[in-house]
Amino acid sequence: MNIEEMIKNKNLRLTVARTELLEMLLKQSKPICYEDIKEYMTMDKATFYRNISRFEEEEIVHSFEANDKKRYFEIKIDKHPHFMCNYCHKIECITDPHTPLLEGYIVESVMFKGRCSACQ
Amino acid sequence: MNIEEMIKNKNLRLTVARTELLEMLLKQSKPICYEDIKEYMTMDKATFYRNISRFEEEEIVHSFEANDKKRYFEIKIDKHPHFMCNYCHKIECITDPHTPLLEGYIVESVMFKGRCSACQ
DNA sequence: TTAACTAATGCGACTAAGTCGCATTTAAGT
DNA sequence: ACTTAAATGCGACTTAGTCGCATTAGTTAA
Ligand SMILES: [Mn+2]
Ligand SMILES: [Mn+2]
Ligand SMILES: [Zn+2]
Ligand SMILES: [Zn+2]
Repeated sequence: MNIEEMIKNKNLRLTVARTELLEMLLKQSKPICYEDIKEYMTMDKATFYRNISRFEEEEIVHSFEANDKKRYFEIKIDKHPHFMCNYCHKIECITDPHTPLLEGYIVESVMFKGRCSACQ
Repeated sequence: MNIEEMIKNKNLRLTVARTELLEMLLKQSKPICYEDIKEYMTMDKATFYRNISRFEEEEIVHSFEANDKKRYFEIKIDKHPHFMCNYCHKIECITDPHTPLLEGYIVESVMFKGRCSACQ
């Protein structure tokens, strides 16, 4: 599926800002925050946050708060857990296919925090 | 262990603010944020945050960011995962004894997010 | 094509969680 | 009691994220 389809399938208008934002997100190999990309983006901060929130509502994007109090975003293609190091604050995607389950709940995301292998 | 011991064992000075803060935290059955308790506390906001950070360093307290962008704190007595509902934003402690593991990492906390039983 | 409608954008102002510097107070050792 | 360093209160500050509003641009139908 291309970017135009991703946007139009959700009945959203195809704008320069949305195209640019999805292109950016598709390039990443791990979650990013606004600060990480603001220099490379032409759109305004408010436009970024409005669009990324809209994408989350439409379930194109997933986000979470990190230890640095910033919100990190990534394209929601394959659902997978994340690991955040409490010492170096690195964020990693856990690609192991087994997402832990929890009885009585519908789990949409899992975040592990702790000490990464580099920080042992 | 009483509150005085908890504080003195970490070589911290026993102050009114710290005693009040630990008493408050021990009463809770789930994590709380500053807003939840500010009306019941006499200490200043800065004192609250300085002490709670200090308690975290000393591993008396554990915290995490919730969906509402506030930091939630709880006494770190028994380590257990948490569940946060993406719809009603309720936070629950998972008392099931099995904390999921992750190979190659030292996991210090686990947060599940999703849809709680009340929000089905 | 063009016109009309409405959603999306940029901008500046604003909000609020959390932090910081500093003068004052207080805990703890002697 | 006296001394010293740590803790506190207060006000100012920082900054991620939000909001209102005037302007612009995407979409649809004539
Ligand atoms: Mn990921
Ligand atoms: Mn808990
Ligand atoms: Zn690390
Ligand atoms: Zn719920």
